[in-house]
Amino acid sequence: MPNITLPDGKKLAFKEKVSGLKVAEKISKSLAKEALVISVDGKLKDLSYEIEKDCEVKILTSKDKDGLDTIRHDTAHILAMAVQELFPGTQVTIGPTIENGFYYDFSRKEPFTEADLKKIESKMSEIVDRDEPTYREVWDRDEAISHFKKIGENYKSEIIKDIPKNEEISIYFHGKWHDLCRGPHLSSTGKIGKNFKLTKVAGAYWRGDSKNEMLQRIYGTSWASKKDLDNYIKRLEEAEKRDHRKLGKEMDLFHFREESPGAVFWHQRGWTLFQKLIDYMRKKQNEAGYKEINTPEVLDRSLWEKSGHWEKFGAHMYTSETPDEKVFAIKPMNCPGCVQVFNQGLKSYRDLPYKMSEFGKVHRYEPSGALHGLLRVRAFTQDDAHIFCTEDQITDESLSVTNLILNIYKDLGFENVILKYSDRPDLRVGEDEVWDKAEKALLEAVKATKLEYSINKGEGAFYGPKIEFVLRDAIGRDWQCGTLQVDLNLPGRLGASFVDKDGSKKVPVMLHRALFGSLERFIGILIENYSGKLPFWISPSQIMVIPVSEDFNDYSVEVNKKLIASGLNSEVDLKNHNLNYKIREHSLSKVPILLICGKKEVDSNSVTIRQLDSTKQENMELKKFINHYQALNKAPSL
RNA sequence: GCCCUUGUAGCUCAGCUGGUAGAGCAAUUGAUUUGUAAUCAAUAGGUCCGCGGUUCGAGUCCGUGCGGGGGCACCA
Repeated sequence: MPNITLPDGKKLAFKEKVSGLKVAEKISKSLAKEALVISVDGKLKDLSYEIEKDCEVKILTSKDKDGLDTIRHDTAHILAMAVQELFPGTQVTIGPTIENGFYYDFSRKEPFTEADLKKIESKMSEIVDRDEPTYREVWDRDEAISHFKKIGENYKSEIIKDIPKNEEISIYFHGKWHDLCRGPHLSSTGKIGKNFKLTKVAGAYWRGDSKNEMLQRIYGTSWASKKDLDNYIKRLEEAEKRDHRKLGKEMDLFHFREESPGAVFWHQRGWTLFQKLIDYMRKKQNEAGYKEINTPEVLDRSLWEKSGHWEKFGAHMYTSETPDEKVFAIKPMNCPGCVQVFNQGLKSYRDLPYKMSEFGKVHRYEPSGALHGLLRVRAFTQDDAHIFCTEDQITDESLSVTNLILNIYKDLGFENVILKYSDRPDLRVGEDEVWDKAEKALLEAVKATKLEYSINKGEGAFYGPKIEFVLRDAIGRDWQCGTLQVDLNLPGRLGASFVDKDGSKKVPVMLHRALFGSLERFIGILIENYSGKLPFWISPSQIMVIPVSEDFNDYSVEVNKKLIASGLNSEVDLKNHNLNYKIREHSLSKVPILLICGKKEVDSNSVTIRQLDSTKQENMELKKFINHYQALNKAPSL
């Protein structure tokens, strides 16, 4: 005689056990129609689940995240069903839901093609039309294993072996087709609707381990309505339009080529952007008390052996043998070089915290499959810094780093930042006592920011805990950029020390920190965030001066000269094209300000301003224009 | 690194079942001198990613290497 409590606190009493669907019907007809699954005391169950005891029940529809997830999970099943109907002999493995969709991993000798996806999609629609009932059975473990083995589903039987002994082995049937699954599922194949689409095929390792065989993964997306599906597809298209590789070409910023995969060939405009970012950060860092240094790119093998990089990261390092048979490595990190600068001369406790910044170019031999435009490269410039301090200074220094980072992100248009804090991993160096202190100090700093943060247990570096800074861009994507790591290891390994108050030598703690991480990567993120339409102050091509006709070339050249002399990035377009043509061309390459110069302007010593994405025309005296835009030619916080 | 896919003019792309390449834009030249998102015409432009093979004949088929793309693994 179950008494059921609904989310609004209302109670329903039933004389005997009752299915989820019946409960929904009792509440309202329309709810029963929309109901997908139910939650019983927080656990998801099928609508057909029989409630026997007192409990809290929530009826879930496609408006609930769990409801939508169930639609996606069902779509994954129907994908598997369709694949097995079309391609007998294909083995199924796992098919979970993911953000915005689902995937299913298959084992089959022949590859799935894009054309196959279309075929599979139609088969899936057919299965939806068949509206086959879904039901659940609980099987005996050993029977289930031998059953799946017998029908050639070896992966499934392996999965069953790994299910904890106290859990039920539930099998879901959609018509005749069945699959091992935890559930829950919708009551029939017709319920999922047809708002799905298969998006791509890809390889994926069995159990995510590169030592295992590779399966074929089919990705798909599935939604509660056609409108939601269309919106999702539109969002994908929007992201594609923002692709920094495409925009980088259109805006003439950089290119890549075969001779050096994963290394950027910066064009004039791209390099201007790069330098502007560095100039800006240099100002901010100097203000914050950093001393900028620079260390060699190529360093003897012995240093990397001492620092531990040779052993731990050797596989990712570029090395080079000189004619006299010495082995050098191109630096994959700046820290050892920086410690050597610290080691010059005696340091006193009075010198601490000692903060050194370096725009260091590092090279890392990344696996070829990892490369991705500016976002993952083999040669990049870190906005790196190392802070040598005492254990007691960790919190204050971390806090000041965090403030600097947030301040800089804000200037560049990223106000939405979350933190990820990672503490000690199993494999680590250093005394637990010191770890206790370092973790506490760092976490204190995290809390002091009052920002949203997550704790990643055991994900810290082997040499110390860390914070990572994740920023959210204009279309809601998260990017991990800055990092702050406490290092309890390297200063000792490389013999760094300072003289303390009592005259004894002590090993300092070192903080590694990067604001953007990699300037290359950050520029990629910046381009995507703004769709290439960068804020005026950071734009590498701020102004294009355009004469209305040849007669006004001289005036336009004069204007351009004055703008450049005022520190603005200006160019003049004297090509033999008409005004419309030039406006189109420079608008497409995202120049923020077009200055039109014709008779009117010459006569009044003025310019007519046309801003990117606006058809408004504003005439302004040249002097006034220069003053106005000179004032805008710096970061908001400067 | 692994799986799939892809590589033709500066760019974007066409080229059916094998018969030594084509468009638009860009470039160059000429005409036009333009007032807010593509003026007109002519010309030039290619080891069809590299290497090997099959074939009378390969951009096209096969093998292999390199690069790009989508994932997986990796990301100190």
